[in-house]
Amino acid sequence: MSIKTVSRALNDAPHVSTDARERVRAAAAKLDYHPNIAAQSLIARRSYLIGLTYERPSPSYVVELQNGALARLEDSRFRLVVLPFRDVANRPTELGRLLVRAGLDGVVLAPPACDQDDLLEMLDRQKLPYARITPHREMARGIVATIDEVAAGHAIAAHLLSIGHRRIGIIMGDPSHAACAARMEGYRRAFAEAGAAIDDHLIVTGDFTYDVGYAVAADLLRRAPQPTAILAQNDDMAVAAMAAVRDRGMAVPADVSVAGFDDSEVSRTAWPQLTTVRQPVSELAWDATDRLIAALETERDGSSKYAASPAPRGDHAHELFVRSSTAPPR
Amino acid sequence: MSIKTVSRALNDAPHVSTDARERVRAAAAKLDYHPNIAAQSLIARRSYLIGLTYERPSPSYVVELQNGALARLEDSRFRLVVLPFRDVANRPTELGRLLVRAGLDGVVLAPPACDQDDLLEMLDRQKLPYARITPHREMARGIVATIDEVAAGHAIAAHLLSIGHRRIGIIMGDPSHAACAARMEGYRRAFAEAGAAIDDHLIVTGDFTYDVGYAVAADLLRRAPQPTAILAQNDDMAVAAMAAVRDRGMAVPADVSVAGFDDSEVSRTAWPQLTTVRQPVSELAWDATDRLIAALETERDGSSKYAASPAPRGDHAHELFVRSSTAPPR
DNA sequence: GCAACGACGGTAAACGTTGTCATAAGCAGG
DNA sequence: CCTGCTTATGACAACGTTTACCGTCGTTGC
Repeated sequence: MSIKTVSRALNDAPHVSTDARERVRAAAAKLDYHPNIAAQSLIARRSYLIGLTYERPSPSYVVELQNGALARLEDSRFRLVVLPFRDVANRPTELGRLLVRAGLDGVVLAPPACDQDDLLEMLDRQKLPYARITPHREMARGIVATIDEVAAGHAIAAHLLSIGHRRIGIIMGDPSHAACAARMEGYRRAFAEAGAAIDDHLIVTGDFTYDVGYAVAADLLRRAPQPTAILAQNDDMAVAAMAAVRDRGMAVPADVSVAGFDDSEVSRTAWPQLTTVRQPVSELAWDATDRLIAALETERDGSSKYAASPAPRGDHAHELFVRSSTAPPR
Repeated sequence: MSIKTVSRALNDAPHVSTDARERVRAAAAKLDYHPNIAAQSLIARRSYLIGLTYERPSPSYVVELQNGALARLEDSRFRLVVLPFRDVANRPTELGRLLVRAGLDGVVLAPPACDQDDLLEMLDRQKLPYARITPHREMARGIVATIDEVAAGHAIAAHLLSIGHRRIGIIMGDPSHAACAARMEGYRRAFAEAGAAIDDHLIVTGDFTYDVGYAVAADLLRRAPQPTAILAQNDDMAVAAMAAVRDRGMAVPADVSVAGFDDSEVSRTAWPQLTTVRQPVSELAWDATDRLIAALETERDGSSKYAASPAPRGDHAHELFVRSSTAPPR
């Protein structure tokens, strides 16, 4: 049996009888032979590596992101390389270089990297395909999986307004994430529809982390008139806000209601459980990875000239979860 | 200039003048040329990929693990591939095959994979180097980074006993993790030193997750006499226990004290903050990765015959954090 | 009996880098 | 001038696959 026949058999290529294929399979298993991936990569000009980048998000966000991507990669020959970034905003080219040097076939960009023009520019130049998760600018660029964050922000704010809150404190996320503005825009629309106005005095800025969230929430609670509800732009800061409320001797939701954003795991392990709006991070990551791989496949199948048809934009639905951290003001 | 000179220049090899090296560097930067990693891998018989495996742990544990490994890999040419497992205990060989087929240079095994004899056996056979994080069996096998979990278990139990608790409920983790028995042994010793005995009636078994932790904690609280304190084998289950206590209308720590294990992020974002014992997961992962890479380097440097000196066992210290979730019984 | 086709062997080339080898130029010290 | 060292050069093999081309054999259909 020639070496090519073996190669064909293991790669499900035609021109091999099922009998021969079986024998090859059996022999490979017995000798536990595995084709050398480096050699395959060399000839296929494919590393079979997909990168996943993110920057200092909450643990549950990272894990959901990874799980989504990994779920898609399971049973494929692609492997997932994690590449956390620090400070994408200030050194996009350095990080672009890192991505290119990692020898990836493609990369999934979570916020805020997905909105860094310089980075995208560099990836385009290097012909490194990318998929973007919940970007907020240049929505037509590359593969995009997203939710309508304006609508999601609207949903959560509308909930607080509908149960009677008007003095609502807002904890913004890291301003370098374009998502912040989108969520805020959703809040604004909900206020407008309710015939209310946002009190700029009750807006503070965090960075999506618990610690900073706690500090700015405590600051917020010292202001007069005190808000009857707090709207945080992610769950970690919302949980921090609950702690700040209680540390001032008040109760959630009796004295102050708190709502978050993301429906991350912490929203369910918090007590009381957090009212929040779900961002289907796992599905988004799955979808982004799926379309990225699809793009790689068609690219390889030669028809690269007209395969660059605009990928359908992946819109996913948000979902409001009203739990125990919100109640009407007294 | 010949191609080898370029190769030498980029790899900091000798026999190249500094002048030539500079010119090569400059040209490479201008053309943004990057050596093909697949070709390098092929000839070096090195993929420059390190795997990290874990199984369904809490998000903060995963993230700490990854951060530790990634911190070590930064500025090295190695990249991190994540390979979460499901149900290692029941299909070790299948997962071993997955590791081998991923073409890794080495793999970091977190619990419970680090204690699967069949898996280790297979990795030995395939000559795939591995580092184990907090294993509990065959401690001499492979590279090991660990803490003394018996001592850590002792520390946290001794704290509860020292402030006066005697009726202490215990929430065990997933029995397939050997760590459970070690932590339990630490508890036992602390009880013995305090002249107390563990009430087997107050032991329940979870699986390290919040949901199951909540269920068994609720079960525990229905037993009479009710425990005055709960000792959970990780922080997620401890947080679940706090929720169960409050859902029965009682307060933490006024009515029931709760202590955890790990000092994971959730212990600090919980309210009240959790008394726990720190397991330095990041450092453990850093250390494991570091020694794994060191082993790979010496292996490559030819002297593989006598380089197999027993790596020093990496023992790290635990640390007790007494926070607000524990208080003397009333 | 002949053409078409599928299965398979042989041989060689290709992927992009590094290692080996022989060799030469430039420069110092004897 | 010879010797030894450093720097650089070209030719070539090697890593382990896949692919391309060419050819043989047996089977099937007409």
